[in-house]
Amino acid sequence: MKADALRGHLDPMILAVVEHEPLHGYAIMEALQERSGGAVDLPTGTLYPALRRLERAGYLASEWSTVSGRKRRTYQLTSAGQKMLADGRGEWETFRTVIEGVLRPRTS
Amino acid sequence: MKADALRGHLDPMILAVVEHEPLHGYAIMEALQERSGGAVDLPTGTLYPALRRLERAGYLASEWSTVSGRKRRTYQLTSAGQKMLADGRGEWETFRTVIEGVLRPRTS
DNA sequence: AGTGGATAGGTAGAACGGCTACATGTAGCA
DNA sequence: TGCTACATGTAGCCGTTCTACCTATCCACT
Repeated sequence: MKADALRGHLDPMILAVVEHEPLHGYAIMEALQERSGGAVDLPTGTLYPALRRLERAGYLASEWSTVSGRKRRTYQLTSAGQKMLADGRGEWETFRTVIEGVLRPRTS
Repeated sequence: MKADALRGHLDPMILAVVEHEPLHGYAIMEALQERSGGAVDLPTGTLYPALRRLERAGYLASEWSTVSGRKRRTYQLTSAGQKMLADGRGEWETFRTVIEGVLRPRTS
């Protein structure tokens, strides 16, 4: 599945995977793959800019570390990010209801 | 709700409202509003180009008519459009499952 | 020792599609 | 006469994701 289809929903998805544990970019990519059963396979050119955007917006905070020679930038949810995530979940419910109301086949 | 969030889902929604009866652009706009409980309020600058795009792609066919002095371009679903709509409904189910799998809060 | 794949982070520039803002015109009502 | 609803459309902007590319380390296999 193209992340293009996720447009507007990618942000809360990213926030959701770092909700309980801080993760670095690559791990976020893998977590998304795993949670989606392989359907979400973000190119790095999508994920990394998105993470920076979310950090600039104040929803994520990052920290550099080096693990066995590899640089890692680990992201964690800020309190603003938690709020954003909660909002995102609510908006998803609305969105889903709206789409299904329109898409549902009418026998009449 | 911004149509921006609908990105990638707008096409099947438009096809869905003309599934059983051909409608002209303005009526499609109103039908979307009604079916979505007012949430979907497409600006004309979104709808009309989308209709032309769908026609170019072969999913809709249009016909001019004049009703009480007003020009109307009435769109109806082609057989390719019917298939596209069916596909779109299937993709929506996949999409929904994927998003919810990622967004769902984890207690662990 | 060398190669290739997985891990890890990143950028530049293009494409896409929905956006705002504008343009045009008719019908009906106050 | 002017306002609102009806009706169709275009131009150009903007944000997000895209493809394609770059760097670098670690590990397994040859």
